[in-house]
Amino acid sequence: MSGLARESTLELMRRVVWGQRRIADDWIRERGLTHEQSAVLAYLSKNPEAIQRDVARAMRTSAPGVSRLLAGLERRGLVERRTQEGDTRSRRVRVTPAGAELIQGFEEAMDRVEESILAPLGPEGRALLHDLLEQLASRIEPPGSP
Amino acid sequence: MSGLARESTLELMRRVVWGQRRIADDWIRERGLTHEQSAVLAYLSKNPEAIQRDVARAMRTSAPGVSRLLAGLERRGLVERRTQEGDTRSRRVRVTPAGAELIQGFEEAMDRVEESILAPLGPEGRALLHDLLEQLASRIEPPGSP
DNA sequence: CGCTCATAGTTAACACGTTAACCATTGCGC
DNA sequence: GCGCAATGGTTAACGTGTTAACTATGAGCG
Repeated sequence: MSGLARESTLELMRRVVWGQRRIADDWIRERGLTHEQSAVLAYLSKNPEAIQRDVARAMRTSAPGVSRLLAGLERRGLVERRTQEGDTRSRRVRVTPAGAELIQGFEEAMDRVEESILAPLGPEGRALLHDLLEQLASRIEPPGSP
Repeated sequence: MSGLARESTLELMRRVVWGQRRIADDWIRERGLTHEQSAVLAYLSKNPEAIQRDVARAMRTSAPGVSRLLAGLERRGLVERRTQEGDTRSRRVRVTPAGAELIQGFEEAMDRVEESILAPLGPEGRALLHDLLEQLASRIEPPGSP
């Protein structure tokens, strides 16, 4: 049946993003993590001196979400939170060795997922797509607005 | 500061999709709905004879999610569910007049959101983007797989 | 008829996103 | 020193996504 209406550009985009999550699931679920936990763990691995506020900003999510998510990761011994000397309000978050080992290879796995998604496109198609998306994304959340 | 690493194509795509949700929020929140409720309500308006399984498939989500979501909409009097004559297992879902009135103009509002997101691109850029995305999306969830 | 499998829906458990409300600390102005 | 806004974090409430387990009905076949 060909009754499917033409999908809008953003519908297509949502489909692709959704499909990416599905594929990435394989790697993530093997480790008993969720998408968000993986992303936060990966971020913390690259930003060892982050406080929770930084995580929230980087993940474009809310402070309460980060609070709970990190509590879960701490419960499993994957991160440590310790209040800072100078400012007792903020808490520095550090990935434990167990957490670092678990998230090992995350970036590479995500690169492979991206590669598998972009597979249908040639090099010029990919460059074109990247450029077009950059034009759209630059309008979202103006880069210089903290 | 220019310390931002080049974002991957799919990161950009996630940003755009996320931005779209944020913009659409204006319209949706005014009506006390969530994104999912709006989408389901709009779908049901166009597919009056749907059963819950259809909704789950169309929304690419799970049956339990639909069950709970529709229970919420029913509690608010926006939809009605009634078991079918022939097959007592399934329940037909119908939008009530109140629901229909509430979701009135959803499609148009979403079109405006899409327009505002795609604004930076000219007609040829949009066509190009749509074509590239179609190539990617066609590989996600092969169209003919039930 | 009765066994079995497939289908439709529900509930429960867990994790997450959001907002709202709250506490503690810090820093600034007077 | 004191008041007070700003900052960092937490908890609670609601809705949603996921999987797993369960009920109930329908359909096929011996």
